[in-house]
Amino acid sequence: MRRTRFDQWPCPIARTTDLVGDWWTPLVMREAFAGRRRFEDFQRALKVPRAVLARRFDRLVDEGLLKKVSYEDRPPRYEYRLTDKGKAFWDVLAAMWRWGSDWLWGENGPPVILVDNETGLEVRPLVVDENTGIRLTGRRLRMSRKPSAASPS
Amino acid sequence: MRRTRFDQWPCPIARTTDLVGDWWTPLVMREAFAGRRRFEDFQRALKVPRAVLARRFDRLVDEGLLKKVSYEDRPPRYEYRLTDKGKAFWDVLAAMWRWGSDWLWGENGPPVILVDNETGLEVRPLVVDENTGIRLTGRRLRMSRKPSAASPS
DNA sequence: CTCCCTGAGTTCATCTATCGAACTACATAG
DNA sequence: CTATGTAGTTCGATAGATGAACTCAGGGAG
Repeated sequence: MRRTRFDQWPCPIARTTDLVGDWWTPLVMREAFAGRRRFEDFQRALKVPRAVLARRFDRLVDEGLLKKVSYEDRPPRYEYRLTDKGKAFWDVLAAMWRWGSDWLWGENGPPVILVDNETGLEVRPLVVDENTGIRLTGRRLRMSRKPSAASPS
Repeated sequence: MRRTRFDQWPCPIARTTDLVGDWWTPLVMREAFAGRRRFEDFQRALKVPRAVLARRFDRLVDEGLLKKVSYEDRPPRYEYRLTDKGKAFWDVLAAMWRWGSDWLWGENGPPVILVDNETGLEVRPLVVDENTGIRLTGRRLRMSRKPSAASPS
């Protein structure tokens, strides 16, 4: 009676759910973006159970969001760094940030904001359509089978 | 020894994680956007254990993403509809969709695309900064305490 | 009236995942 | 020899997920 896996379902949301549905995983990624690299850094920052953290690292390395990099030979020690795939995952965290900011606080919103290190300005993530630049509206969209380019009529 | 809760942490990502970290929850929301409303519709579409589905509905109603609407008096029956807060959650699913499409398939990408019902065109969700319209880059951003407007110097 | 069906759950036994705390392994510092 | 730092693993207890069966209400067929 294993927890149902979604990682082979034919839907990108389902497969991503399989990852972010692991408790702590988005927070581990958040800390990676905050510049943390070592086991103890993550553990102290989040106070996540060490056994869980070890399992999350294993999976995230396995899935290719993090890579294990040796930083010392004796004793052998490794740190965890974002891969391109991991860096791209920022968009998911940003969308979560925005929705959480907008809907999970009363009154004045959350006590924290996102700031661009270069400009010093606040950043507000927004999800748009790449082609039109227009904000998305969920109920106007539907999931559709991709027109197979491989079948000439 | 309850699973650690994140819903009171002072970070929007943490609070959102507390929701999407419940197994099945993003899929339940996906089905809601696909137009499903009734218990049995969700259950048949996802093959989610009924006990889990009931608990997810309870929580999503509780958190205000869905509302329970009576559609029949005898016997009393209810359906579940998206609230504004629930509709806004689409952005998170869209970001998950995009990342999953880009990174969780080999070769030709997933067998499904997102289509706009009005225009019939494919939609590709993208996360940008609301002010500049520019794509985000995670490691350039940092989380910062909000400058409190309430303390005049 | 009795049997069967639908819809929306609840109950149950089993198994898995997470929890906190303690423990291990390896190396260096004093 | 003991203490400290880093990266884990092990362990017993408990919360959460699973599939199947069961409940409860009303409707329709015979």
